[in-house]
Amino acid sequence: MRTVDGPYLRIVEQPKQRGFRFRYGCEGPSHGGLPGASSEKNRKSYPQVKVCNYQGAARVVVQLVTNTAEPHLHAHSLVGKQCDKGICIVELLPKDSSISFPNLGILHVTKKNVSKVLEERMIEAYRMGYNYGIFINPEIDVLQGEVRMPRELTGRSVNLISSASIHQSKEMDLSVVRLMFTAFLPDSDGGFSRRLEPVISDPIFDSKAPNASNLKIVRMDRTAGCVTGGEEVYLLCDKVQKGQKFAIVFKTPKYRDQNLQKPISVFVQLKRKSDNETSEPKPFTYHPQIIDKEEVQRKRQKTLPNFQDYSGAGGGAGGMFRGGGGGSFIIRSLKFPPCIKGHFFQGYQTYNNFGSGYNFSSGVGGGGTTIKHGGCPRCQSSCCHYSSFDCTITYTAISKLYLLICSVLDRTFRGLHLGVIHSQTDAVRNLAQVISGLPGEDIINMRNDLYQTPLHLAVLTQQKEAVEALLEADVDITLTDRHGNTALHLAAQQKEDNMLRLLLKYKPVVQLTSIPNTAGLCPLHLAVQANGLSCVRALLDGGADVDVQEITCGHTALHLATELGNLSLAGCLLLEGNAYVDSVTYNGSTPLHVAAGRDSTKLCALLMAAGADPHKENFEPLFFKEDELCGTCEEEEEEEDEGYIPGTTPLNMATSPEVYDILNGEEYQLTTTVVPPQGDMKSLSSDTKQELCQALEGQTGGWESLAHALGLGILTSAFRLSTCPARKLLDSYEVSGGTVRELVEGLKHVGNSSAVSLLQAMCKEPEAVHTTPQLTGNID
DNA sequence: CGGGAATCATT
DNA sequence: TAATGATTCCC
Repeated sequence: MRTVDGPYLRIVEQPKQRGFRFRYGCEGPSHGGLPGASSEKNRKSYPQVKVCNYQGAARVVVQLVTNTAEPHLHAHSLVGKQCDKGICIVELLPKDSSISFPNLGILHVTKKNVSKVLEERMIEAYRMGYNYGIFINPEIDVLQGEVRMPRELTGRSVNLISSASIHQSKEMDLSVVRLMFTAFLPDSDGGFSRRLEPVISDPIFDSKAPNASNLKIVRMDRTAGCVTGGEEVYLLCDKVQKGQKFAIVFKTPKYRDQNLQKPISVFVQLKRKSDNETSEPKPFTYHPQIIDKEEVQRKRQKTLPNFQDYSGAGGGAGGMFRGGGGGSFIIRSLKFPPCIKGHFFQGYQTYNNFGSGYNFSSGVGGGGTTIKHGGCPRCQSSCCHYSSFDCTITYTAISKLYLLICSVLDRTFRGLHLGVIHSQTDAVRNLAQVISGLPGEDIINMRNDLYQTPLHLAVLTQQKEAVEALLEADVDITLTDRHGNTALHLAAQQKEDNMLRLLLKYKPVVQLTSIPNTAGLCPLHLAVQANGLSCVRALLDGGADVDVQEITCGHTALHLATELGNLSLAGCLLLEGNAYVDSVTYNGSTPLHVAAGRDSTKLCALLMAAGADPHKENFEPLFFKEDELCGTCEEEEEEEDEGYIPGTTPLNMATSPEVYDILNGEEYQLTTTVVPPQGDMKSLSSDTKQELCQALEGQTGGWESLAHALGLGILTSAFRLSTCPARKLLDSYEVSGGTVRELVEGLKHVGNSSAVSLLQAMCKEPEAVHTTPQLTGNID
């Protein structure tokens, strides 16, 4: 097409396609220029074109054209600095090869003026020779020789153009335009008459147009439900343009197969009736109906013919759902109150807040919600794989076994005595294996009304054998309860790490460590939130990704630990888990931002020691564009470039001088040692300390426990590297201002009686010595 | 800039 | 006519 060596025009930066509002004339000028596609809050950019294979002056004309296969002139106007008569003309300086357009506004023509304005636009384009490449009228279109002087219009041309404008205005979509750039190079006379091939940008959609919004489901309060339907789901929806969010509440429809045996994945998506625009689908899981005890009991009595009822082949109760996501549901929606606009909602609390604070009565919803059946639904013939003879036998067997397992686990969960259970765990193991070998049914994965599987219950009730039995029986470890928790999530929240380690021994479980529950939290996050150091360790040992982000804000475990002010967890994540110290959340914040923000000297020191960057900018602008703040600032046409607005660094966030100093690289140790330690550890002789060390080394796990008891747990890993960890511990404790009295308490706590008596014996003496005050009176 | 009231148009 | 949606204008 284009010769390689000739000059040509190329779009270097496209305009941003969405989020920009076309303005009416009555709204006045100065509403900000059309941004470039890669423009961001802190770093603005604008549409830009480049004249390639050319150096020298040029003139670039920008016009608005329609978003149709054959471009027409658009009736909207380009307005702004170098704009006139609806088009923009700029001169490219010889020193530049590209040119950007920082100040393009799009003026929305009113409906009744469309044809009038369009006609003016066409006439002007024709006069100036700017009608190349756009379709007006065949007879007009052929006349597009290079123009040195404005063309005169014949009466006939005027008529043709007039009728073309009337015709075209009828079809014109006023909610979308494209930019057409045409470059003109100077001819020998210096006139810009050498026209290059025009280029047309991507379409730009008016953000104010009713259907401009991208439909998007930002979050749903639940991602699973029962096949029977009728459960409320709250959707948080985004209208892609900044911040505006809607909540939609709907009830799940019945799944078409009420006899579903295994959970099935479907999709939820928003669908706008007017233009069939749809959002990205979000997964949703339908769980089988939970058959309650009486039901099971009743069915157990029945014989063969009813088995089909149970397994899904027969036309039992429920009746088939029409399928295809039929119904239009009742959609109630509301706009969020302005006070919370622009923020992400964290956790359920907020949901509850607005849920109870506002009533969802306004029937605003212009959209509909569709449940799309995704994936391959299980065929209805799940029981035709084995003969009816087998059915008779297995059915009874299954029922019995299932009841037993359920009752064992269920009763346990309701607080029945563990002793009773333990005697049955072998039975459970056997049963689990037997059952898993049975064809057709999936009983060991069956859920109760909280969507808990036997595995969930076994973990919750901390039954080691039951967990092992279930794992050996190859249960589905991926199944989630109604909060999206797998058994691993539940284990991660426990005080002890034994369930967790048990689960993690099974390789396939490890991949669950990166799965978020419905609150967006992975097991590691849950462990941190539960202040479960041992669980954190277990997860790290088990191969969990230490830097995994939670879904809502992109926090890592280190962010969360910092946010909670939990020094030992943060230390563990850094030292043992080798966590990336400068991981960033969705808004670009590092753990050090968090620590500085909460004014925590210790955490700042820890993070700095781990190499955190105190100058890292997040995406929160450090300041906003100066309004009337500084009268001294001369406003010399700084429209040209909005300038770079920096993000906020941890240093910016420091409020106390201590934190500020630490972030500036001052040794934390220094500041603490400059202040003389309050403690009296110095009063202990080196011999005493030596004996103390021995007493500690003698006790297995002694110094580690003591370290935790003294609040120095965070340093255990560091101590461990030393040849004499106990000694290191005591030194650190002394430096940090520890007292003998608290040391004794700590030793008592860890049950090291020999060390305790050792110290209590020594403590007497120094006190006696100190009772004689020295008077060096030198009073004048 | 973005929210929203007012007004116009359509069903 | 009332209800709903689109357009325009205002702050």
